[in-house]
Amino acid sequence: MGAELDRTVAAFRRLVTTLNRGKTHERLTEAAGVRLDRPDVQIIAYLLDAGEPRRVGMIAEALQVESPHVTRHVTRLEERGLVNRVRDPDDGRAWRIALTPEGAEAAVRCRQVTSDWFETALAEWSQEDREQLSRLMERLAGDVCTHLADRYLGARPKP
Amino acid sequence: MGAELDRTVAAFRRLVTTLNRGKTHERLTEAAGVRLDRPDVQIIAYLLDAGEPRRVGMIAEALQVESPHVTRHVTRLEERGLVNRVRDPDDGRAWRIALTPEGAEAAVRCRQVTSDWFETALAEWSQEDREQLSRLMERLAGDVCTHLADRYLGARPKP
DNA sequence: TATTGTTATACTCTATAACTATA
DNA sequence: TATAGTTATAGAGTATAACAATA
Repeated sequence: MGAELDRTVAAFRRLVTTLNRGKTHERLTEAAGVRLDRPDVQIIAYLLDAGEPRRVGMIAEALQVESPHVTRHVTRLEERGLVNRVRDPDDGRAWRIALTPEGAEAAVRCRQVTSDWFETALAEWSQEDREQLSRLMERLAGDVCTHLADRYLGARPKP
Repeated sequence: MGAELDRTVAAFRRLVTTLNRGKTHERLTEAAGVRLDRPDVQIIAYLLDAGEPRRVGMIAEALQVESPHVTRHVTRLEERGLVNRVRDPDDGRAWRIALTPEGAEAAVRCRQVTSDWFETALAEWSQEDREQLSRLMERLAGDVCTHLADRYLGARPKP
């Protein structure tokens, strides 16, 4: 499947390169009318998707970063009134991080901008192609992430 | 096209999150048997794709970073014998950065690892789905990058 | 004077280690 | 003693500004 695979990977790399640059994030936040750095946006977007408060450890795991990183950004987000920390009723060591109404609004606006970018890009596509893309992209994400996880576990088994 | 678009974006984000983490890069370089940081790999991979020496400015533009960033990594890659700097015959201010045989070999090995990851992930896919993915991903990369570029130029026209 | 690239510097993102408090 | 989170620190990644040399 050589050449075809190369083209897939190359196209994917192009997308990632563009979407990951600082300039792109600047434009995202400008369009969304928020002043947040990239980790901030990732955290509130995750909380919005989750639909309910989440613990620091869960956020870190979902974003695949270490917890001190989440702690720092949550602290700032709380100072700015975008999230609340509430003691976890089931475990006194833990906190639940909840979006405030302002935080949810900011998250919605950021997500909307990304959606708009994709929607504009896909505007000329046939309905069938859009459906195929959605199906294949989901399958790809699932399969790639699973295989990477397998190899990781295989290479360094937990004691 | 709401829900379907959301699923596409969410799947894409999942992929990017996983593939962008430091751990993933560690595994890439370990599997490839090289000791290079992420910008190093991006640069030699780009030179391999280009198939011929490229100027610092062109590398920076392609990777969408600023040139001092490229300069620093090229300097290190040259010290380690993976690239050469040769004066541009057409422009005495410029250099052409060329892969050495060792550099090309390292680039090939890195790219192979990524290809293997995708190939493993796609192993169970039908030939038709793989072809569709390749086609749609290329189109998506083209359209998203184009639209982002348009908006950028629209927002800040060159004087 | 404009452009190619470099040097110097600083900021953002993320990880590791050491610590506190609860379980 | 193990776990959830925090504080402190350090390293990777990247940008901006000031500069050199050539066009």
